[in-house]
Amino acid sequence: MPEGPEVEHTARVLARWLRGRRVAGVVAPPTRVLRGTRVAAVRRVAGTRLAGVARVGKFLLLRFEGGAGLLVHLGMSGHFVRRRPGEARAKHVRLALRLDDGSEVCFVDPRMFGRVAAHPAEALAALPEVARHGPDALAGPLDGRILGARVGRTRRAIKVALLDPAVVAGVGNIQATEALWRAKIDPRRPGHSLTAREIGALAKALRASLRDTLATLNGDAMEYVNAGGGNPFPIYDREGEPCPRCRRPLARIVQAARTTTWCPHC
DNA sequence: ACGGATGTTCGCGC
DNA sequence: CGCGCGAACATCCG
Repeated sequence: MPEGPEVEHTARVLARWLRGRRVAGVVAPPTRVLRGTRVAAVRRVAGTRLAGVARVGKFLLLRFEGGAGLLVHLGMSGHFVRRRPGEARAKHVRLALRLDDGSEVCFVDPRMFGRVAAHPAEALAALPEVARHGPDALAGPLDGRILGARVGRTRRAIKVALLDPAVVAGVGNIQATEALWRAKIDPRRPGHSLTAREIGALAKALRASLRDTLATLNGDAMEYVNAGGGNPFPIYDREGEPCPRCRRPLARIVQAARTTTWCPHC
């Protein structure tokens, strides 16, 4: 589910849920989501309050007063839900933070591609998988110059390069697909073949697409609140439908084992 | 029943 | 070294 906008939304929701509350207890069943992290290390946030939530790319950095910290990645199917007293617990809960008001903040992840790791709060940002990230397309001032330095010399297809978190952070398959369409760039073109003008347009399109998606996320659930419901994206997963710009049918190709929807005409 | 799915990392081979 | 590719992870959904 989640790319940069969804993770950003999750960070804001978590901050709201946890603000002013103390973590009374922690339940962390030993699952693959914990990978090398020991349950005892995760439990160190018990008894403390949230000091802050940050996002780097698709990672969430949770810092707690007292110096404990959690690194969370939502993977493909991870999301947070809140359980109030008396409500049934969701399925596939991989981490539950019981708060001092009796509610529970649960990390649910059926597929377990997600991750929860415990590290000292001040060490989170320096973890290799976090520090490795390129400029954040949602938070940072991404422009053509910055993006060009990242993709201007690669021989990889521009679509594939955009999916690399070390190139730009927070961009996944949907956002890369949408941004390339907005910028009218053929997703198969090698990065080095793009002109400065095109890279500038692509940077702008990335920011606009991420921002638009974030704007459709409202409330506690990670659901898109868009007119008409359904697929909120202009291009993604719309093979065969008319291009919103030129009305010719959208096509679908596979690059690096990921689906790209695009408009061959535009 | 089958195929595909919004993420990341790793190993292999060229 | 760069890069494309497939696998791995485990489950749900149409």
